[in-house]
Amino acid sequence: MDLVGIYQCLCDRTRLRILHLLGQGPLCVCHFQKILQEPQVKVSKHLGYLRARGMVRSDRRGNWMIYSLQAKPSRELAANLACLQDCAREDPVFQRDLERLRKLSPGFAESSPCCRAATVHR
Amino acid sequence: MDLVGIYQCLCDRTRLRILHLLGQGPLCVCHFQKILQEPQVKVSKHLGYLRARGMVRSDRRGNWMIYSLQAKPSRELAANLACLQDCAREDPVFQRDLERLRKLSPGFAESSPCCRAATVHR
DNA sequence: TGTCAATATACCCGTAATGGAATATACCTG
DNA sequence: CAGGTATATTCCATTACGGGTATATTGACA
Repeated sequence: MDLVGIYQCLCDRTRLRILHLLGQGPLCVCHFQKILQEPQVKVSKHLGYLRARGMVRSDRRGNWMIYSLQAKPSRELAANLACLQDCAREDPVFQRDLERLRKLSPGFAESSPCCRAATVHR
Repeated sequence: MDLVGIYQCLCDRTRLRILHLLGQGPLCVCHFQKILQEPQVKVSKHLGYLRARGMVRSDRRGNWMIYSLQAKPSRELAANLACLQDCAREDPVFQRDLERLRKLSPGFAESSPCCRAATVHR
């Protein structure tokens, strides 16, 4: 993906919030729904947009799809994602998202059972 | 302008090239036309887009409009413009633009008579 | 196999963006 | 004022985007 493509991914608020959150580690769709408080179809479509452009990858884990940032980002992509994280540090919306993320699944970052903590898993 | 607005400005190839060039200093529309090799209306409209969003400013100098980057960019804007300059260092299109810029008006960076060197100023 | 939960896709609509052709505006100069 | 140059704007067609509703797909599990 070239530089323009990167910026096209970044130029929507929902996608920005998604990418910012993914900076913390992999997340599944239900997490995004809860943190962003946006309808499922909206979250799913933006994730699809990012995946179609190679910005994120998705892995199925049972019923859930786990999204994560591209493993080997280009120099350009890495630089811009770092810039995003930096800019987000002062933005209340991004910070609130981080708060919600921490409340949802403490210590999710490495541990895999993504949706265990967030959903009623009968 | 918020972060999304910044990325919206950056998500078009022509605007990216314009902003990259403006990193070298103020330029007038005719310079952009010659360097980008794009029609006048296209250049002018993208410049208008950037100006409407406060990304660049314009100053009239006789017949010519001199465009320059915003004097006091926000932290976010400054960070992203720096990131752009960094990414452009490896991109042949951006580098070719710089080449053309240098050929057009050597030593323009500080000196003001923007279009003196580039146009036949009878 | 049937049902349920999680996610994705199809379809539709309103809006914005892009680009070109033609025209308008602003300024300079004689 | 007239004519020319530089730039902006208007109009138009095309396309992309964002969001919503409804529906389809996928996998788990009884």
